[in-house]
Amino acid sequence: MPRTTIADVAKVAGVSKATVSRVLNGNYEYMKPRTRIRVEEAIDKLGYRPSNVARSLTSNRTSTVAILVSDVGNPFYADVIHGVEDEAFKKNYDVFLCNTNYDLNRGLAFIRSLIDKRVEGVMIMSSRMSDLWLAELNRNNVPAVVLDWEVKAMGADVSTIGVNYAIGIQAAVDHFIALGHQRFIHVSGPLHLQTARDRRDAFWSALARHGIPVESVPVIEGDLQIEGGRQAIKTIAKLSPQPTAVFAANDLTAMGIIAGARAQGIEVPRDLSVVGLDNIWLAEQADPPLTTVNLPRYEIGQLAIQMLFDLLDSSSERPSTPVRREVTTSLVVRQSTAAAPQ
Amino acid sequence: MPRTTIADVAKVAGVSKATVSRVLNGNYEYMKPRTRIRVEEAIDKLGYRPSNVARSLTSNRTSTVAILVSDVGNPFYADVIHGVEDEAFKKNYDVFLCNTNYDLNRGLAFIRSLIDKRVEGVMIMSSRMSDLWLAELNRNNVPAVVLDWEVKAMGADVSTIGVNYAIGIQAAVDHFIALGHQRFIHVSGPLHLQTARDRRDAFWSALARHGIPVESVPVIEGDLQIEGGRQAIKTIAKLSPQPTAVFAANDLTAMGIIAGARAQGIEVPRDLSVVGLDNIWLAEQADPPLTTVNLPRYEIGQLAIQMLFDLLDSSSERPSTPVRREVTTSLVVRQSTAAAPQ
DNA sequence: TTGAAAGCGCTAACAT
DNA sequence: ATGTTAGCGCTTTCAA
Repeated sequence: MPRTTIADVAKVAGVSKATVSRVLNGNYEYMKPRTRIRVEEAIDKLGYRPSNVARSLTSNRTSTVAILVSDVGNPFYADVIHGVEDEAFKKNYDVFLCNTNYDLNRGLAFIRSLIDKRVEGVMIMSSRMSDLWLAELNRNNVPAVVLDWEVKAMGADVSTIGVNYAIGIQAAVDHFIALGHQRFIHVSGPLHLQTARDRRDAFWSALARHGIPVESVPVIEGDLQIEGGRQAIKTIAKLSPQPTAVFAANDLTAMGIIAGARAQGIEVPRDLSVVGLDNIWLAEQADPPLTTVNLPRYEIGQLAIQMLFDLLDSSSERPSTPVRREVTTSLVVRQSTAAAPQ
Repeated sequence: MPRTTIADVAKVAGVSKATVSRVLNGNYEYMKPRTRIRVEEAIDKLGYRPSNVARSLTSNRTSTVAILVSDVGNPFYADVIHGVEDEAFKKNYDVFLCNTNYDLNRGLAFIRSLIDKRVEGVMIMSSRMSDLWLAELNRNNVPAVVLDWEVKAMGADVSTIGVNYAIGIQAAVDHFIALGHQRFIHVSGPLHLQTARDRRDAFWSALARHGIPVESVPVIEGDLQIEGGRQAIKTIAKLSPQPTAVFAANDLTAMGIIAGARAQGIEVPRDLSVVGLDNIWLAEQADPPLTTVNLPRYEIGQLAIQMLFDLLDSSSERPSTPVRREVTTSLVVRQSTAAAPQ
């Protein structure tokens, strides 16, 4: 049998559809209290739930947004999504989750589908993405917020979020220096990734501020996984003179370094200080607990959807106010760093 | 300016809306090729995208489903969601992700919102849930698939997925026995959780099959975290006689046990064999790589949405065919288990 | 204070 | 081979 509609409610309550619609939308200003009550009773009795698809058709609002990520499995995204979700829930929005699986075409297919479903806005956090996506959204007047992407201005409603690695990494280097370290090394991510280069460069700049020549700081390219750290430490162990401080591109790499070091008889932090980046939940549980540069993932999620909502608000009136914002990183000192060995 | 609609396309192509609709839906059977081309050109020219909200209104189909989880951050869900997503994408469905945050009311609010948006079906994987949710869905004829929940039959379109821990855990025990182990211990999850009790009981039963008296097998209650494992091993180390084989309720616990054991001078697997459960991605990278009972998370996701699609198909015709299916666990042997010490 | 009617963008009978 | 028309379930003037 068909769902119960506003007409059914109207009939049961003995009023017109318009009146039911009014109570649905809280426009009781001129309504006789009696009427309102009759309508509400009818609604309860029938267990009526208004159809948002019909509502959307007239109102042009769907209370729906979407987030595109490369891979939900990546813990980075899990926290971001959490932040998005919480904010969305407060505003009664629902969130489509789209996994691009690092596939540009798949992402575009999602974008098209989302446009067809008339989502009000999209957050793009996929590490691989394409300007085509933004062009498509733009053509359809769907605002977007993107993470870490240089947007060629196209008159689009596109706000961006940048991550300031410099601050947290500078703090890490200051911390190293304060502990008396002088010989450094970096285990990076795959250097074809922009973020890997950003992190490395930030490390170099931070060292330069302390007068440490960049040429004296070797970089070993890792894979952002534990295994990469394990491999890296083998190379490090052969270096002479031995570095006493290593900055890893992420926490997993740092954990691999620590595990591998132990296997080589190098003890962290006694013989070697290690700093990671991310502050994943595991960092705290590691042995020793990891000193690391915190990346505020949950906040990125919150910020993203808030910026999206701003775009939605403004796009109805003013031309639009795309914006660029930065989130900042910071150092979390735990026990994988200590005074430099003599 | 307003979006371009089917009427705009019709005007530009010089045909009626019906004709446009036909090409949109691929009903060209009786259509003059010329006409079709004109329409397609008009669509391209205008960059027209049909509104799925309007389509949904007539078709009563939204191509949208939802998944409720307690917490996206939990890696268990990440993989499940991945499985769901991939299948959904194939069928051109979009997926609403809802984080209940272990809050029953929040979950109910989501359910209501989803009903209003006319999602075609819902997957419930929240570890805390309520029959109210199902009742609400049922009243609105929205089919559901739930994980690990005894559904009081209510004539609803509710299929369920169960996890058969027994098989994998039995394999683990068989493996222990084959390696000559005789003294066992279990580090469980919090025993107020059903799954924690299920896993413990499965372990006991498996041992019983080998004639090992359950009374001889102590259980230490952990917290499913690394720290719980670390604590547990301290207790274990004081036991006499020392157990040689420990089954942990999950991989994190197992990793904590291994880390804690090392700190006590107990070496895994030489002195102690350890088996985890979950087969999280970290298990493989652990040191030593962890022998564990695999929980097929991705497959659970795939299965869930497939079962949901089945429900959608059948609910249009036959009364409906709710179903119960089981996924099975299996042992993955790595290097945290070895022959029992003499 | 409430109702009638038109319209949101599309689909599907029914005509032609 | 294509057009006309009547909804789908709701909101929103405009009247009364």
